[in-house]
This record gives sequence, C-alpha cells and structure tokens, in this order.
Amino acid sequence: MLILKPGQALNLWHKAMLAQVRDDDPDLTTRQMAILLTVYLDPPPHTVRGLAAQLEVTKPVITRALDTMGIMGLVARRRDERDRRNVLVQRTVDGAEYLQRLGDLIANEAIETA
Amino acid sequence: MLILKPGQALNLWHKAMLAQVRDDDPDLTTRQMAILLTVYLDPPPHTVRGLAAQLEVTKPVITRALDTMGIMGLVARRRDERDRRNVLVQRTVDGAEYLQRLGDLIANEAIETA
DNA sequence: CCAATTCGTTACGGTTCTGGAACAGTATAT
DNA sequence: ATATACTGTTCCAGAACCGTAACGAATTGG
Repeated sequence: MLILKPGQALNLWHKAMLAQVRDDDPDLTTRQMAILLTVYLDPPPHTVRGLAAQLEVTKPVITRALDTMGIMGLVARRRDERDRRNVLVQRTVDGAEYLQRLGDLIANEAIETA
Repeated sequence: MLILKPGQALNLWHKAMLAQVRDDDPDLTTRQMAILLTVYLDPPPHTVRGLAAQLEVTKPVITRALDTMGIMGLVARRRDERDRRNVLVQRTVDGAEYLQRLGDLIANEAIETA
C-alpha cells in the first residue's frame, strides 16, 4: 500500500522520462518497455502469443520487439521442446541489470520528489 | 519526501506502461512524453531551443515532436512578439486533461502496488 | 547599412515501427 | 494418412522517427 498523489506521480514520471531521454542508450518504445517488464516481473513461461494477448497487440509487434531487444541483449528466445511451435522468452543477465538500474533510478528520484 | 523501493518502482512502472499500451490512443514516444511533461510541469516560457537544451536533444527533435503533439491537440505554438525569432510552446486544455488522467492513473495503480 | 548571429523549420537519406496478410513448421483429430 | 488448427515469422506498403545540414526570417553589433 503506497500513497502517491497525482501531482507527485507526474513529477516522478517526468524525472524518470528525462533520465531516459538524456542517457546515451537508445530509448525503448513504450511497447518494448511493457514487454520487457512483463517478462521480468510476471511469472514464466512467456510466449509470443501470451505476451500479445496480455498487451492487446498483434503478434508481429511482439516478434519485432523481441528481435530488437534480443540484439540489445535484454531478452533471449528459446524453442519450447515440449511443444516446438512455441517460443519461450527468457531473461538475461544484461536485461536484469538494465531493469535494476531503472528501478534504482526511479526510487532515487522518488525520494527527491516534493 | 517519498519512500519507494526499487521493486515497487518497477511494479508501478510496469502497470503504467501496460495501461498506456492497452488504451486505444497512439503511444507517445519517450521523447514526446518528456517534452509534454516539461511544458506542463516546469514554469514557462518554453522555447524550442530551451527544450532541446534541457532534454539534451537536437532542435529538429523538438520541432517534430511539437508538430505531432500539436496535431493531437496536446500543445500549441505561438510566436514570441517581443522577439519574433522565438516560438513559445503553450499548454492546451486537452493536454492538461491528458496529463491529469495520466497522473490519476499512476496514483491509482500505486495504491494497489504491493 | 551591412555583416554576423540566433532562432525555428525544412530537406535529405536512412532506419524502425505499424497493421494486415500470407507463410512454413508443428501438433492434433479424424 | 489427411485435414484441421495453432504457433511464430516474414512480407508488404505506409507512416513516423532519427541526425546532419542547409535554409529563411529576425535580431544584434560594428
């Protein structure tokens, strides 16, 4: 249970967005970020179809986002050997570190938020 | 002064991103969102050059984002009559409502965040 | 009054994302 | 065996974004 007034929420959101824009890494799109967080915060397994359903987007959106974030090293793909039609989306060390930094960043800015 | 642990921050970020992706409106890019929040939360006046400097991006990035968000009705442009080289970025009723909804959304999800 | 500066915009070529449709591969059911 | 269903990927044309560079308009300084 966390108390956060709308004005505080916007200030926090603002600072986090600014930090994302200013750092040198290319920005993730909103959809990519939503996929990344779902993979790391929701319990596995994660499939393309499942992610598409949860985000309410089409499957090619997931495939392309996994392509991009795979190149970045933020997620990995593996075929499901029990049903070889499925692709299992897996976490990576780099992805875990990336999100850990993001969490720390937001938390630190929250402390300074009026 | 607001206490927010990194894990809570990520959960909150996740929910907010999911809500953004699932609604029907097209997603703003990270840069567009940063510009929008700066215009509404930082004291005016806001110029293209000033926004570019604060976000550490090039001027065309600001121009293009203002074009897009102008069409969406989220911001407006006006020439500065005191120095007609400048363009002043102004708030709109629609933009204010948009951010108010965003703030409420994040705040509501914060309450439910473990 | 003319040159130099500053402002925002536009033009360029390239990359990435978008939705919709078609696709090959795998599994299931008859 | 054959048809059907399901998964993830690829293809397509269109739209949006990117950084760099050039640009016209407005102001300032000599």
